[in-house]
Amino acid sequence: MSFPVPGRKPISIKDIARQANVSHSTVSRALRNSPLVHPDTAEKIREIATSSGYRVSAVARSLVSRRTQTIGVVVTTIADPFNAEVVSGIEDVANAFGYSVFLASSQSDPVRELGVVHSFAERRVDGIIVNSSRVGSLYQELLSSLSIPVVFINNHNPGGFAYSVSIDDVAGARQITEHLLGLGHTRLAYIGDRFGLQSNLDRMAGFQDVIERAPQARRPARVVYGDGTSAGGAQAMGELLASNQAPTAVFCYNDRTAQGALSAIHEHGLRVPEDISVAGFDDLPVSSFCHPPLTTLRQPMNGMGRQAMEILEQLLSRNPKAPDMANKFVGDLIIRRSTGVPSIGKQL
Amino acid sequence: MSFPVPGRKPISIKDIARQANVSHSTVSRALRNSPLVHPDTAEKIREIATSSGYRVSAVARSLVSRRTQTIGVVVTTIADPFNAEVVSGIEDVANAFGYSVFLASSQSDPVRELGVVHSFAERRVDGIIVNSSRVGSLYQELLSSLSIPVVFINNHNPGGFAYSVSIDDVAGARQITEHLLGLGHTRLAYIGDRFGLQSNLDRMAGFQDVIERAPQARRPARVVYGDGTSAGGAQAMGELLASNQAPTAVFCYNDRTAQGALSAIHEHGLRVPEDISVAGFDDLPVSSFCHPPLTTLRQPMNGMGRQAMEILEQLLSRNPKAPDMANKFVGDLIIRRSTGVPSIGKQL
DNA sequence: CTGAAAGCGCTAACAT
DNA sequence: ATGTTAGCGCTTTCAG
Repeated sequence: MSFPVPGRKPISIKDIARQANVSHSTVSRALRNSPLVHPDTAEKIREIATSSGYRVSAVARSLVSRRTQTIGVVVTTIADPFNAEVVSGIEDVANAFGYSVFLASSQSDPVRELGVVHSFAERRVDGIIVNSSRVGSLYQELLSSLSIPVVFINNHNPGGFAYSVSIDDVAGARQITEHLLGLGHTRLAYIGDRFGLQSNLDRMAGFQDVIERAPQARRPARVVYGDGTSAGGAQAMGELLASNQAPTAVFCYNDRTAQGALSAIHEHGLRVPEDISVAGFDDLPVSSFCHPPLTTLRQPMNGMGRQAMEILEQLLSRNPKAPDMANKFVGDLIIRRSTGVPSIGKQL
Repeated sequence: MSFPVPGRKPISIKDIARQANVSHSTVSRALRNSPLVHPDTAEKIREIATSSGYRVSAVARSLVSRRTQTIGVVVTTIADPFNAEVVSGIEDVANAFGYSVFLASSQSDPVRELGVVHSFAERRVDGIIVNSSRVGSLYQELLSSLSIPVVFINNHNPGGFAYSVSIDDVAGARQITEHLLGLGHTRLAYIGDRFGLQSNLDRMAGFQDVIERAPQARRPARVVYGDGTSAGGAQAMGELLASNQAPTAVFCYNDRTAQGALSAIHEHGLRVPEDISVAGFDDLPVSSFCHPPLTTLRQPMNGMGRQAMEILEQLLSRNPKAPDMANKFVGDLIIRRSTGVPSIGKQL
């Protein structure tokens, strides 16, 4: 069978040099289009290189240049569509700038997260982007000791060391909550994420803050917790539904949670938004195809990934333009049909 | 500001050797726990290494070992939840085996796909996994010329060169179609993917085949095309709905398409499954939270990713156990509530 | 047990 | 315009 042998030694510039009767440095020059080599020899060399299927060794090159043209991206899990969108944005501009990206999941396990960062350090990545880390501050220290530029996405960094791009969670939650209040709801609830993420804290804070100032709102507003997935959202919604004073409007930590809530409400035989309004956060691609289409706060996920990579690229360029440390996006309120005025019957 | 300087030179075994008053080769040995070094010196060396934050340079090591402990993964886009799940499985076992993964998206652009493969080759990845390529056979040639082991996922390879893991699309489509027929439907339709993927061809073939043998089924069955996304599915479903002889059951190329179809049906004021039954293919995590929960054919996405990486690892090990070339999974029919018996009114 | 020396494939002076 | 030499940080003989 003609399967390629893994260990087969790739051809090197020396091999080409021999064939072309020149020194290996001339080959090196020719292959990088240096003007210092005679057009004819250059052509000859390139020809041999092409026909022999030569490919520079990025590893050898990196050893001398001290640059790998490589970045590391840490996510909790790529199976979360939010992270996937962000990574997609990162990858896009990384590719445009000639960087390759290492992807590693932490599975929200601090040990594993430290592990992948160490592995990135050994691989001498030029930069690191950490997305939605659930790991705390001890880790922050490690990162800053690495002397590798790091950009955080949606991750509060108490240290104030690194660069970050994030969404304004508080403002976003306010917008959603005001929208709900504006519709006439008075019994609101929040379904959070139980892992104590800063983003959850902030969204809840925005929610509570608006509730505090609304005389008509029932206080304290109910708060229950999911785990950021649809299953968690469904289960949390179940708790809300089981109480005798169920809310008429629910704001969910994210769209996945909201989808679970939607599902639980339907299973319970109630309608959205007639019986209960539901709002999410993120605006995942799938959210406009929910039933009913989900009202949510759109985060520019792709754009945030892109910006993070652009910052990194700046940091890595010969003369960095000193990007802003904290880059905060404000999301857009997307009103669809999962939120509506509370029905009279329910309200009384 | 104390931001780490990108260019700062990492410390090397030579630095440690100097501090420990030994040669750099002794340091190299000690750090890899060679028994050839005296416990005391070894301890001393490790101490210095730890306290100084030393990290081996994987690039220098790779240069001599001719192994990068790195694999490259090509996907069309990571924003497709199917790919994300697969990559998640790959990453998981890669991590367990000590490999890092490069992720690159082709955006279904052949030129870009060739580009990322070349970049993988230059980076001297030990192996490559190609997921759901939309690129044809010319590319097949490139890959086999690379002398790097390649494993394909859900990608027919006419050449028969490389290893592959895939789902049995034909059998899966048959199961879905038989389920629909068994419910009593006679007017079925298929919403395909217009990009001519082999998987689309196979699913359609399985569908058609079952229809052919069913005397009660209306023939030919309607076939319209989406693009594999929910938006495409919604649009294609719209076409079906516009005709005066709309089907009572629709089988969709994948779950994303099915979600779009669901949405279009609801927009049209019809109910699922009372008016129209809808079935998908994949069983994405979100599919059980659709309204109604989606009947579909479950692919072990994560498992397929895992298996692909396991095969690669075998191929890369010192004494490969010669894995099977073609590894075909058969999916599970997951019956939820988006399919049901056709209503009498509609049937007449 | 430890050190000296060679070499992995490339780039970058430094000569010529 | 080209060749020679050195060196990137590590592993690996080969001597002691």
